[in-house]
Amino acid sequence: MPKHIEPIQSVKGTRDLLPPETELWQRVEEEARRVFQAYGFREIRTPILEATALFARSVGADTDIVTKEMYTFQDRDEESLTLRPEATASVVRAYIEHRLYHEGGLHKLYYLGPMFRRDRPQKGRYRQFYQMGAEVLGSDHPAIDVETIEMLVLLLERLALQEFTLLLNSVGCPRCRPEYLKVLRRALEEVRANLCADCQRRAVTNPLRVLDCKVEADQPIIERLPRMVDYLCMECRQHLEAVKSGLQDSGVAYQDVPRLVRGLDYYTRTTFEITSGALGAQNAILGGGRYDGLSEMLGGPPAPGFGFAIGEDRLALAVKEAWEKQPIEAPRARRPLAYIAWMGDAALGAAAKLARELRRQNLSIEISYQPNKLKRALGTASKIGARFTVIIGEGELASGRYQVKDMGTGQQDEVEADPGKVAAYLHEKTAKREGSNPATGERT
RNA sequence: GUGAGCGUAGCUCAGCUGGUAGAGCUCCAGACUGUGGAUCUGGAUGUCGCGGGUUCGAAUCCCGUCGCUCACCCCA
Repeated sequence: MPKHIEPIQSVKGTRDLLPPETELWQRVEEEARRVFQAYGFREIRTPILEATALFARSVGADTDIVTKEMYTFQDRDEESLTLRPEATASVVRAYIEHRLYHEGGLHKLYYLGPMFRRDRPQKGRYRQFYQMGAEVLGSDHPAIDVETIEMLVLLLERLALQEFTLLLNSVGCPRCRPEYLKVLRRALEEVRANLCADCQRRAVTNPLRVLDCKVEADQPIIERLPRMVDYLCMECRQHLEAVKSGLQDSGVAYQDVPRLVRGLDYYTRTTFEITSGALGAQNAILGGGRYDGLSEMLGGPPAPGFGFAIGEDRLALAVKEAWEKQPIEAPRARRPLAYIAWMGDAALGAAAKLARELRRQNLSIEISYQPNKLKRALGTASKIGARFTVIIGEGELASGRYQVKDMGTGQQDEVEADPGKVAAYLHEKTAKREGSNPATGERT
């Protein structure tokens, strides 16, 4: 016997998604793709590995993400590479690299995949986490902002998510923001002593963050601080108004949150976030905004953009909770349509053939791998959730008719021992039990 | 990076002030020789996270360490 061998675990902040969970994720992704496509987005796949400089230049050299959260390493040839902490930079990089702007018009791209940030893990936050996001490149029209947000609300509704809130703000542009920051710093100077310890620090390092503070005692002070909206330039103000009235027209409820701040430097004008009550401290399910200068920052032509990223881990968490509270069936483990039970070696050939033919019709079939007793086979069939059990034993081989048992009702019929006939029988029986569940797509 | 809580069977956990490890669920077998989910009966499984210390004796107390979780920070 070998000595005790220490098993290797998944690395901190990463995790395995196992079957019932992966089925939920598939449902979420399918719905997202459907909605994105309905709004004219097409998929882009960019590398997970990028040059480190890409993120330093886009996300911002002294943001938390870049200064302490990136997985960065030297490649063998000394080049510094980074596991992407977000994907907007990559999409814009690809947009520039492939000169997509030459095609003119709008580019609407969506993506989905893992991102990496070396944070301390907690509920809804992982070092490898997943985002589904989309970008609209090539227009600064407020209708883009409206339409994209509207799409997100539709997606959340499709997923039967309840209790989410859209938070909206404008962070201005390079023309008006510096002025506001000056005013904010000045105002903070005066009240700084009364703020919580964290905010006293933020007042210096990152004044916008003070606005986002959640400490109860600070709220009255924060309320009275100058607000970005009051310092927007004419263009930014008009843009914000247009977005708001557009949202109203499309029936999307939002909350003005003058203090909504986002952590990436490239945002301009519209910023938004959707939060869910179901999540704990990390309550932002998705966030995004406009980034009109990003293309230029990355060496491309002027190309205004708008985009968002959904935290898939968090969305899945919220969706799961929401479904538990509603009369919606969570997607079950995929259930086989039929279990084929055979008794006696002579029946194996017929059973294997039946399984093969049914599977060729994309029916989900399980078959026993040893000649069990019937009792045991039925036990297995009900355990794995098979809807039917096909019984093939000596009697069935002799008569040329299989027994097919409906595991729900217990009803049992004889069906001619021909794969086509069995398939037809199964189709007919399942067709009768219609009723499709909108949230799970599963027949009930 | 900081703080707190928690690591006991495959899962959920009990085991109080130290006396040599238990329940429920699951799993397996039988009652019931070709008809499942119920019930009953029986059975299996543990480096008590790891290392050290105190003690006649440690799952229990102390120290260290690793891991997980939640929160801060920040964000999805």
